[in-house]
Amino acid sequence: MPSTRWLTGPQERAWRRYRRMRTLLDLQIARDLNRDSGLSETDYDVLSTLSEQPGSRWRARDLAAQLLWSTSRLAHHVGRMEQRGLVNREPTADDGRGAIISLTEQGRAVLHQAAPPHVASVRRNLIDLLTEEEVATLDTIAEKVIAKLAPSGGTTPLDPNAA
Amino acid sequence: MPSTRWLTGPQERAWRRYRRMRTLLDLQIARDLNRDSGLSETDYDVLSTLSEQPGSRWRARDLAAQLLWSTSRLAHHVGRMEQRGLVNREPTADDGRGAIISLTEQGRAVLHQAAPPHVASVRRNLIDLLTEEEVATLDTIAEKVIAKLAPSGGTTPLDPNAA
DNA sequence: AATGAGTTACTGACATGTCAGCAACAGGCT
DNA sequence: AGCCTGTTGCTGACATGTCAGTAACTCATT
Repeated sequence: MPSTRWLTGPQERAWRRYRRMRTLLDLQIARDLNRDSGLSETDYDVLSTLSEQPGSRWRARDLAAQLLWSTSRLAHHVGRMEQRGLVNREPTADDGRGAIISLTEQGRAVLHQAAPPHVASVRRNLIDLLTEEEVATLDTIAEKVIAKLAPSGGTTPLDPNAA
Repeated sequence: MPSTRWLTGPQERAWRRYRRMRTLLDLQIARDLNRDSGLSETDYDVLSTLSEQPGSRWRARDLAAQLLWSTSRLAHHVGRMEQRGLVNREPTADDGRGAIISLTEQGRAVLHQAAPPHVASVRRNLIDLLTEEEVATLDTIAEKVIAKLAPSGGTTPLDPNAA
């Protein structure tokens, strides 16, 4: 066993700062979103992902995969959002196991009302603080990490029940 | 009301990738840590923060502030860690309200055993994927965001019960 | 058609976070 | 001493995530 390669000073500083940024940024954006629209970040993710598909209709399985959620998490969360009238659930026509999640009219309206202040919050708390180069580097960094970790890369099942 | 300044293509891509990186990176590092040491990231944060203070003794209030946690969250989590024998709780001598959190021998041992594989995981999943410049830019980005959002900056109480 | 392995979604039990409320205390003031 | 305001930490109720288990279904093969 080789001796541990500890982080160098700059590496340790970057790692700590990254973690602190994550905590503060998530919190602030979630608070802004909730204050402006009464939505959680997860609610917003569901609504905006749904709206990106023609007809705003997704097979539950695909929606879970897109969100990097387990199907269990999706079932719980969609159940709550259905109670609030934001989304709709119905069985699939062709596959008896399936479920189709779709936006309700109200869900669409809430999303349209939520988007502008949410984008403003993302700008205010992150994007507009950075130079163009910094945004590009952030993208590069994230791309590298995702390339290593993305489920398409193989051995990282997000769903405990998945094959 | 001015029309919404939507994100540009590169900005939107960076924001989405950042969010996906966050999800995947957190998950992977948390899984590695749990597999290697039976700790959660929050457990590790508590233990490592405690160990950074001479005597590994912290006033609860200060520990919560350092971790950016509410005092309520700290009370719950420390209660659980106390049950597991990782930390110790005792009243303060001078201030009858206070509580002192300290590392137990076992807590110190668990931390020392957990640190090397955790650092390796951080390297494997983030640091070693990046160039030196990218690490430096990540640090700069995080620094800017923190400067804007840090509680020291004023109006962001993390504890709902704080003044 | 019948079997059996894999897929899909839901559910219940549990872990962990949030907030509101509370009890005990500190410290300045009268 | 007595009072008042603010601080500190704990608790209970609740929201949201995890995992294991299950029911219903699909599809290839027999």
